[in-house]
Amino acid sequence: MRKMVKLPEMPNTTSTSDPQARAAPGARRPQPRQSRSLATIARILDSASALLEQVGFERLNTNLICEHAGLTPPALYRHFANKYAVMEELGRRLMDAQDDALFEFLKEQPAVLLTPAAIATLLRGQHAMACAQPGGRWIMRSLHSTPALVSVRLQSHQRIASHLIARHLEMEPSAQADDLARRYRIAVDAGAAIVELLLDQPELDIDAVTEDAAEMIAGFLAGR
Amino acid sequence: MRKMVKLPEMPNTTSTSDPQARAAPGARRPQPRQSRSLATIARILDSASALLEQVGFERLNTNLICEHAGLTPPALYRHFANKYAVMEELGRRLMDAQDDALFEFLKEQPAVLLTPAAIATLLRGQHAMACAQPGGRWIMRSLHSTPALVSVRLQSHQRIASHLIARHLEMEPSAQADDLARRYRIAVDAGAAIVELLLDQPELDIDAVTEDAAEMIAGFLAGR
DNA sequence: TGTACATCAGTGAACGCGCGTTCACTGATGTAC
DNA sequence: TGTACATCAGTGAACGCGCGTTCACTGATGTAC
Repeated sequence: MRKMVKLPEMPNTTSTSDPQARAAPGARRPQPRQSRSLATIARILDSASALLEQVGFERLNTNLICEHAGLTPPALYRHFANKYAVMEELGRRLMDAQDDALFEFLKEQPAVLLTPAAIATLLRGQHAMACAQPGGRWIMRSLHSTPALVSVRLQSHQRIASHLIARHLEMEPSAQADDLARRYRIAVDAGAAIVELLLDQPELDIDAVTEDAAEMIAGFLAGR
Repeated sequence: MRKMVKLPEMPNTTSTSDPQARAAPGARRPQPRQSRSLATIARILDSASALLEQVGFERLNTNLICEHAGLTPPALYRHFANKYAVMEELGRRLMDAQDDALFEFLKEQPAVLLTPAAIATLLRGQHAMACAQPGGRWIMRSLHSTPALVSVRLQSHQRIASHLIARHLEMEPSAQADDLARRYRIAVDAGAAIVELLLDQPELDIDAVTEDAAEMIAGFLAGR
């Protein structure tokens, strides 16, 4: 459904039958053929991001994005099926960037059990990435409530948890896989909650909170 | 601003100057004077709740709520300033109910340090309440992303944390207040994240997850 | 304890505009020969 | 290496409808005497 098709434009009239499904399928249009497209897509995403920062999620709309990007609406609809697709791409890119940074960091960790200091560094890194992205707070929030984005967030958490489990089992093959799965998933969601807490309450002491939270998670993963 | 005023209807035209503020101020209209009103308000909230369960947040709208409640739109607008006010009331009631249940439970806990079993019971209780409310998952999600509701959620977390801190200081006056504040806040947000995880991923083993998470939180609160 | 009257609660009908989306078209790119 | 032509990318202009919201009104409640 997302593959490159020879059909002229791929009529997405099929989706109108179930309006609930509107946001979900075929987020992106067929592969762009000219390099101009990539610049346009980047401009759309950057504008959406900047506008989220400026006006928040409720007031974001396609016309506003186009105006800010110096484009006309049909240009947006050439690249994105609808406005949810724009948000989805934004959410996916943030999640992917965070995941990649995390995986990169994990490569440098020798021991199977992550130290509190390592986890604190990890949490601070995730927080810094969300802060660096304009409108990051709104993107994170949308990842909780917009149907198309909820699964993006859950997939990211699951991806991280799977990675941690695989890593653990590789280093300690005797471990109980399903206990591990549950515990790492809990750790990941708790960590994500702390990052979001810091985004929502900037008056909190970032270092103190990440260190305490890291202590909580590390202690938990070190086992009973 | 929310108090009972003698002015006939309180024109909310002031809010139109700043459209961002639209959702925030004066969620509820002036106090109802007839008992009929309470029944109507309940019907509106119940309908909204049921519709969230049926069609999700994106497709919820005032006309739909009115239709389901067997009312005409002006009846809704007599009691709620706008559609966000309906969601806000729904969110506030769920948060309040969860908070009250939690406080009630805490009264029965003699020791200053909560046992893992106690925290597990607590988490299961919070989860059960959200499940019992129709559309509870959507309400919880909106509490992350709808501007008017974000503060409702944060206030609830802060309220719980404050309660726990006060309780702790009462039982152990020598404790360091600001460390306590930070640690309880982390515990509350981690706990809430676990409850939301269970709502989002119903295939998870509720008992196992709550027990593990309770172990994590209890261990953390027991200190370094 | 009944009734007149002020006030409150809900109706019928519609408005208007914001916003997602599309149509028919022009201009830009890249590629085959 | 130049040019003709197919295809791709973006424009101008508008549409239409969903949805929040309101106006002028009628019917229901409660209370003062």
